[in-house]
Amino acid sequence: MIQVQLPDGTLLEEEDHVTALDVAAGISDGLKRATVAASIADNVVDAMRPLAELTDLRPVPLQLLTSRDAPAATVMRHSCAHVMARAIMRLYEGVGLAFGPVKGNTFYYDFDLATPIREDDFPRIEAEMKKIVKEKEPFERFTMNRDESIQLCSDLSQKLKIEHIETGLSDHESLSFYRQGEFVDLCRGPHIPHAGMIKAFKVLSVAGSHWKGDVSNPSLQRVYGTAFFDKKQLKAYLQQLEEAKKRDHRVLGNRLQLFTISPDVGQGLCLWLPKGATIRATLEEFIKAELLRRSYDPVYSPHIGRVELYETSGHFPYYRDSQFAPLFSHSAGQLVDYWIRCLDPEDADLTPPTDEEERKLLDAALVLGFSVEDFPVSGSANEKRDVLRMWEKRQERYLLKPMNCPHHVQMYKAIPRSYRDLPVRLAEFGTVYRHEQSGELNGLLRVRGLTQDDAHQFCTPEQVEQEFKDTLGLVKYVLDAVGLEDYRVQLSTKDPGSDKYVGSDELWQNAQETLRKVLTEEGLDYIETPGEAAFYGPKTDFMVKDCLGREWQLGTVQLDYNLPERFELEYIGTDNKPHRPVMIHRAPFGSMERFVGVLIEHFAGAFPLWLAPEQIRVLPLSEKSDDYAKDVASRLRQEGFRVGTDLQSARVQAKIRDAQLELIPYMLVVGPREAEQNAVAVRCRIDGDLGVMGFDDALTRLKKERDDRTIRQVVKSEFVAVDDGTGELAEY
RNA sequence: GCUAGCGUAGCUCAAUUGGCAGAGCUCCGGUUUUGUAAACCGGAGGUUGUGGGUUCGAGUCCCACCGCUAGCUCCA
Repeated sequence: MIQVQLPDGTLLEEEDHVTALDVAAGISDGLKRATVAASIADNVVDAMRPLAELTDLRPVPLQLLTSRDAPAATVMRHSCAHVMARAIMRLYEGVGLAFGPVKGNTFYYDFDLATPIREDDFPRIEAEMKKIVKEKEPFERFTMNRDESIQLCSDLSQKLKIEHIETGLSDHESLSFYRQGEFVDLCRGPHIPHAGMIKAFKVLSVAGSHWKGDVSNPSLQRVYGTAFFDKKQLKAYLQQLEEAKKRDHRVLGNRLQLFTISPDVGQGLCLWLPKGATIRATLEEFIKAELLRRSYDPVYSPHIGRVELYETSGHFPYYRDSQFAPLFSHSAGQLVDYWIRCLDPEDADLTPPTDEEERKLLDAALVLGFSVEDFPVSGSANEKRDVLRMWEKRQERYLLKPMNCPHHVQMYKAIPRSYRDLPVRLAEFGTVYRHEQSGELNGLLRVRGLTQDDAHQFCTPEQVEQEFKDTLGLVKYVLDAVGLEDYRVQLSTKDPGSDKYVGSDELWQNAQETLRKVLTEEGLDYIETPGEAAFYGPKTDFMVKDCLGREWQLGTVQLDYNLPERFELEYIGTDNKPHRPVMIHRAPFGSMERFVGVLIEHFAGAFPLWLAPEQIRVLPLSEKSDDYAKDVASRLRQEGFRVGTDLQSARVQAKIRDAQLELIPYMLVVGPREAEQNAVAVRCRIDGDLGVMGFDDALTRLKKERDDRTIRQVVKSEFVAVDDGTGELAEY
C-alpha cells in the first residue's frame, strides 16, 4: 500500500501501483475525465504513471491538474505537438523528427523533410489532427535501455533521434518513449492521458530552423501551432494576436507619421518624421537634464574613425561581419583587403587564390594604382600577406563607427587624469552603424543606423561598485518615467567553456560577483544567463517585450576591464603612480530607435501629455472663431506646449474625430461663447468632454500634467508568446 | 545570411478559369458656418516593386533582382 496526500490534506491509502488517474477516479468519474496531468512537489508528471515510480516521498504529495491549472495546458500543448507530428507523418513521406517543445501559448515541432510544408497545407494537417484527436487514443509511455532505444529509432528511421541519444543524452541509461497509435517518439514527457483532451488547436505558421540551433547543421522545417482546452480560449487568443498587431510600432509609426523607412535610403535606416523626432527630442532633453544632475559631461564625436582605432579596441576583428565595409581612400583598398583575407588561414569563408586568380588580382590592383617595391610573386602566402598588409597599413582606412567607446577612450586619454578626477563620465547621443543581417531588421527595433544614449564611466576599481549601483538607479529612473514596469533584468555572464572572451578568469569572477552583489542589494530580480556576456565583460540588460511577445534589450550596463588595458588607460593614484581605471559602458534607453519603437507599442501610440508630439489641438467651432483659436494656440505655445489648430471648414464632430484618431491628448473646443469670456471647452482624449473652463485654469491643469510627466494609460500585454522556460524541458 | 510567404493609388483592400485595373479613406476644388467620434457635391491620383520571359492577350503563369513579414541564426 502507498499513502497519498491531496492538497487539502486528505490522506489516502492506495494500492502499490496506483496512478494519479486512479486517485482521481476514486474521488469522482468527472475528476478522472478532467485530470490532464499531476504535480508532485511542483514536478509535473504523467497522470497515467504509477505514483510509486515518480517519487520517493511518502505520503505522495499529489496534486491533480485539470484544464484549470496553467501547467496542464503546457502538457496538453506538448501532446498536441505529437499529434501534429503524427498527422504530418501520415501526410508526407520520410519525415524525420527533431524536437517539439512548448513555448508559452504555442508549440512547435521541427521536421527533417524534403518537401516544403506550405501554409496551404495547414487545413490538411489540421483535418488529419482532428481525426487523431477524435480517436482519443491514449499516450503510452515505455522505457528502453540505450541499445534498444537506438535500435528502435533506427527501425523508425529517426536519425536525428539516434544522434541525440548518442550525444545530448549520452549520460542517460534508460530512455523514455511515448506511443500514440502508430506514432512513437523519443520523449521525456509528460503527456495527457489521451488525445481527446485537446479541444481546440490551430496550426499557425511554418519557418526554417536548424538542428540543435546550429547553422552548420541541416536545416529543418518548424511548424508552429497552438492549442487550448476550449474553443473560446483559442478564439480569444487569436483575437488577442490580431489586436496586438494593431499596436505594432510599424503600423502606428506609419499611421501617426512618426517615422518611415525608405528602401531608397537603405534597409534599416530610419527617417524620423517631425512627430517621431519630437518624441525622441523630448526623451533626449529629459535624460540630458538628469545626466547634468548626475555629473555627466557631454561630449561629441564624429561618425567615422580610423580602422586602427577599432583594431586596437578589438571591435573590428571581432564584429567585422556585422559592420559596414571600411572606407578606403585608395581605390585598390577593398581589393587588397579582400586579397589579404583570402590569404588569411584564419578566415574560413575565403580560400587562397589560385595562381591564375592571383595574377588577376595583382593586375587589377596595379590598374587601380596599387604599387609596392617588390611583390613576392613566388613567395609564400604569409610573405604575400605581409607585403599586402604593409601596403594596407599605409592607406587611410575609416570605419563608420559601430561603437562610441573608442572615441570616448581617446577623450579620456587626451588629458592626464588624477584619481581626484574620477569617476569621469562622458555622455553622448552617439550614432553608430551596424550591418545587421537583413533578416534581422525590424522596424525601429532592429536597425542599421542607431543612436545610443551612450556614456562611458572611467573609475577606480574601488569606485566600480558604487558607480554600477548609481547607473542601475538611472536605468530604473528612466524606465519609471515612461511607466515601463514589465521588464526583465538579465545578468549576462561568461560561458566558462568558450574562448571568445578577453581578460583573466579572476577579473571576470570579481566583476560578475560585484554585479550580482549590487543587483541583489538593489532588490532587482534577475536571471543569470551564462554565455551572453560581451566579449570584454559581463553586463546587466533590461529586457522588454514587443507587441508580439518578442524580447528586446533596452537599457544596458556593462563592465569593461578590457578596453582600459588595450588602450593603456591610466590615472595617477594617491601614491603618485599610474593605475588602470575600469570602464562602465551604459545606455539607459539602449538606442533611441528601439526605445521609441517599444514606447509606441507600450502606449499603443497614445503618448502621455509630456511626450505627445502634438499635445493640444484647438478646434474652432466655425470660421468665426478661427482668430480666437489661433490666439489660444499661440498663448499655449508661449508656455512651451506643442499645439495645433484645426481650421478646416468642418463640423466640430469631425474635427474631434480626427484628433481622437490621431491620439492627441487634449482638444480645446472654442466658439463665440468661449471667446467672449477667455475660456476653452476642454476635451480629454481619455475622459472626453471636461466642460468649459477659464483659459488660465486649463493652462494650470495642462502644465501640471505635463510637468509631472503623468502617465494615465499604458497597454498591458496579457499574452505569452515567448518561452516561459518550461518548454525545452518537455523534450529530450 | 537561411527557410517559407507576401508586394495593386499616400493608407486599407477589390479585380471569376490569364480577357477593358476598381472602391473607401486621405488629398485638391466648391457648397456649407457648424457645440463634443465622419455635412454634401465634384475632381485628381496607377507603366500592378524592378527587369526579363511564356502567351493573340499577364495584376494573375515562369525566371532573376529589390523590398517587406514570420521564424531560424546573429546581436558590441
